[in-house]
Amino acid sequence: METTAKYTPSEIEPKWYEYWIDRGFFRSEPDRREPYTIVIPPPNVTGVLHMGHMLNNTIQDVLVRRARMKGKNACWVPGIDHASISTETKVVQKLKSEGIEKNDLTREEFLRYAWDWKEKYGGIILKQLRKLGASCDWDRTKFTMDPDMTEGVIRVFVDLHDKGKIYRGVRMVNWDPSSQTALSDEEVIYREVQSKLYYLRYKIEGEDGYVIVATTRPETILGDTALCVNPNDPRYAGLKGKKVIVPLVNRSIPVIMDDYVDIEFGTGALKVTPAHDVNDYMLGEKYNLETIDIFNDDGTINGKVGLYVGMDRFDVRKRIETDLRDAGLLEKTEDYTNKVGFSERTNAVIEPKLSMQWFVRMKELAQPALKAVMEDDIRLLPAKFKSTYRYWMENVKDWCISRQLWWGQQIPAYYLPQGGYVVAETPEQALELARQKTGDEKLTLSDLRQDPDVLDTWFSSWLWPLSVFDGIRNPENPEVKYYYPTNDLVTAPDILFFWVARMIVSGYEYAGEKPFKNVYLTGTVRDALHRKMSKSLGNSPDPLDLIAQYGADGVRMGMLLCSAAGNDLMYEDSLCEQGRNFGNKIWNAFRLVQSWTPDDALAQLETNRISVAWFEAVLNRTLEEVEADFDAYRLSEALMKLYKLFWDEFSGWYLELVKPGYRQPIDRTTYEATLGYFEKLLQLLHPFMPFVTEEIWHRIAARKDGESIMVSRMPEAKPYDAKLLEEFALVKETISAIRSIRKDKNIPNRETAELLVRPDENYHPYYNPVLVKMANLSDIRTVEAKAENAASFIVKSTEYFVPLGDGIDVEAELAKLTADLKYQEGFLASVMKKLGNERFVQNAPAAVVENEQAKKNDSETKIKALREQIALLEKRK
RNA sequence: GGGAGCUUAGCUCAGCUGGUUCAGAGCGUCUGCCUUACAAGCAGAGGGUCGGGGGUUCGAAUCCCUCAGCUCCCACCA
Repeated sequence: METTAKYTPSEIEPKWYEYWIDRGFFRSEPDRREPYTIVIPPPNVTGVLHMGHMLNNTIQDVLVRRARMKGKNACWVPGIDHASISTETKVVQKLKSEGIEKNDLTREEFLRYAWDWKEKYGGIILKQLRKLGASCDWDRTKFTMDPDMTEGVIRVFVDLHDKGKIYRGVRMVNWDPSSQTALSDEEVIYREVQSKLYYLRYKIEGEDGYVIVATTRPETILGDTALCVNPNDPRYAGLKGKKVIVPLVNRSIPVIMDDYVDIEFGTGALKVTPAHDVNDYMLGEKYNLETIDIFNDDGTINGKVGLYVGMDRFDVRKRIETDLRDAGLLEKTEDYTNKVGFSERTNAVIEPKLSMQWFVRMKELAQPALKAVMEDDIRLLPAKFKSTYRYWMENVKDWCISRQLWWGQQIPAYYLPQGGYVVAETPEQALELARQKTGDEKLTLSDLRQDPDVLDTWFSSWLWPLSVFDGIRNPENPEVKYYYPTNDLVTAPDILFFWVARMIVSGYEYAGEKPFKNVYLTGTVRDALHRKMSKSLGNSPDPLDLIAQYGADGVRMGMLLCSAAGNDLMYEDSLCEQGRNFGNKIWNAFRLVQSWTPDDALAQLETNRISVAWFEAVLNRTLEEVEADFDAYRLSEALMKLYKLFWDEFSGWYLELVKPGYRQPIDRTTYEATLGYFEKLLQLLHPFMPFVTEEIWHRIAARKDGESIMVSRMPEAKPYDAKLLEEFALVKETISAIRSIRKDKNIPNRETAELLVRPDENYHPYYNPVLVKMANLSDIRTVEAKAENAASFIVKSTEYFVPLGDGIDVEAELAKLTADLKYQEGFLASVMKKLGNERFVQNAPAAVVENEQAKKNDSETKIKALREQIALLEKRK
């Protein structure tokens, strides 16, 4: 790349990624160094990179690259999740578009298609992450359905089953009629929906009257097996022991009384459909009601009742409204907002359904996981998630882990011809067990029928931090002993319970140890209007386009600049622009330094000596602060500090001060110091902006092959001269004041300003060399007369004058100074009042009182200086 | 219905155990500059009664109470 004024990321980024890969810098093997481990939250095999991934993986990469540069053996394990339900859904859709129905295929045929699909389209996202610069150890890439991973999952299932932690039973589960599988509670999203409340007439048997019942789901009357009222409801006292007739169905059902029913809601009468509502199911259990399941698995009506057979549930709802009205059984309808559960994956409306499923008993398993987080053995960042976590873990319910799908790990339960089942890791072991159990030695493999269901995707990913190091099958292997527990987990809070909590549970159960030390929870990436980025809104930029436009460095930097842990990120392109501009700034600073010619014969100017010493101090102070920010996971803060260090302190002040005149040489000492600082700045910035820093790292000095910045040693904070920093702040203030006057008085940039000073105790001798960079400085005592026609200002207590010939407006200057004086006197008065307050002097810490004292002294000297200046001007008037 | 959190400049946010700077940053805005590193830049400026009210304290953006608004999580009101 030419050293033009515009830095072009696309010309250099691919080159360096290849360089890092070729030299194996991302690889990690256990050695004697301290490990630093992150396992990636495995994206869905079906996924493509979105803004959430960008943020999440940038954070991980920053942490990993920094750890690596701090001498740790950094290992970032990448991988993908088989995503049982969403992948199966996609494959089914694709086959459908080719005219193939899933139902016409055998399990084996379908899985062949699914694996083909996975090979062809799966894991695009990992390739995309390379564009971002992610320093994953790609040789370790794992897939949750790799043979060893599956083996581990099956082993865990068998083990939990043998320990009595897994059981099989009929329960009311969340049924997704679209993918025709059960879901866990966590996979159901509740949303408010505008619907109707239907008031139906249930005729009282043997009487003329009706009971009016309000329901949102009139179609479920087909499954009604009771009507329930509150025993304390006087309106319905007469119904006791009576029966009512279900509208249209004409079934006679008993009236039961239970105080579960809310007297206030609707008409205070509840229809009970035990097969299709969780509460009704409980009532059914309690009163021994009949259960009539009226739906097929796909949400159409089955033949049990003989009405609406084969129709979809939502069509029935419309149809039954008409039929009820025609039959005079619909009292009225009302608009009503209620919450409806949707499948997280397929967005189908969830149907509560009674079915036989497998469950993990969570209560006991969750105990160590709860304790670990509450005692901060595992830190959640930000900590506010602790209370949510606690609530969830204390009220954890059994986990439904069976899915009526094919893509995933098949449940290793084998049913016997005689009834009953055995659970084993392999069919052979199952056969052995079956023979023992039945005493039937003639049983063969073909007599056993394996449970057709597969396991919930999360039943494999909850083992992720262990299983990627083969820690389930070989708990004592050197890899898992070295890398586990991992250090940081970076993920989104919406999978805190799906995934994070369960990983902690399995970690304690299978390694007796936490899976990670810190959980960094990112926020949601939103657009400028605070809307979640989503495909349907079309408000999400394509991350790869952004990288093409701004460079990976620019996008990384932009995303990280304003995203504290747990805070949502309101994305705007201007963030990336800022990132890109910063890359450009670094590039141009390099161009400047590169143009310099060091001269060994040249003595170091005093300005340069001071500037070098000053920057050394600024650098080390920032280093210390950045270190603290990283310890507290305040990544954005750390980046902002480095940004300002490079842009303001280094480029704006330091380089401007030491920069030699056009085509002039620079002394060797300053030159070397400058290059040294530049290198350190690049190193500090490298975790955030890996590409541009690597490029300049190689341009700024001759490097041997493999001397990459990413494996260089991160600079460490050293003690610094705080006094020098304080004094230099006054220099800066002085220079700013001069600039301000120049602008005010239209003094051209080319002209060197003339500056007079009245030195006092706050004036430091080394000001002179620095100030003469900006102005032609002289001591006022030698040229007093000039000060009469000058704009003046005061820094701390030192008076300065910029002579302006006759051009000065005495009245205006006088007014300004008088205003300053007035303010200063008021300020002094307030300080005096404080100091005069006995309770303050007694109660406040000594340092605070001393500080007030110092403020008083400063204020007094400043007032003195102001009075002098005013007197000077008065004389002129 | 329960719980958690948020409310500081036009926007996005810092402000970590109450105490130096009449409240900070970045971006944006305004003004002047194409000054041989950088107009993706430089220099300068404006902008806030820290959501309202009350309390504790010598001292509150910071702690407590209360009201209002927003967000998220959890929960079986048909």
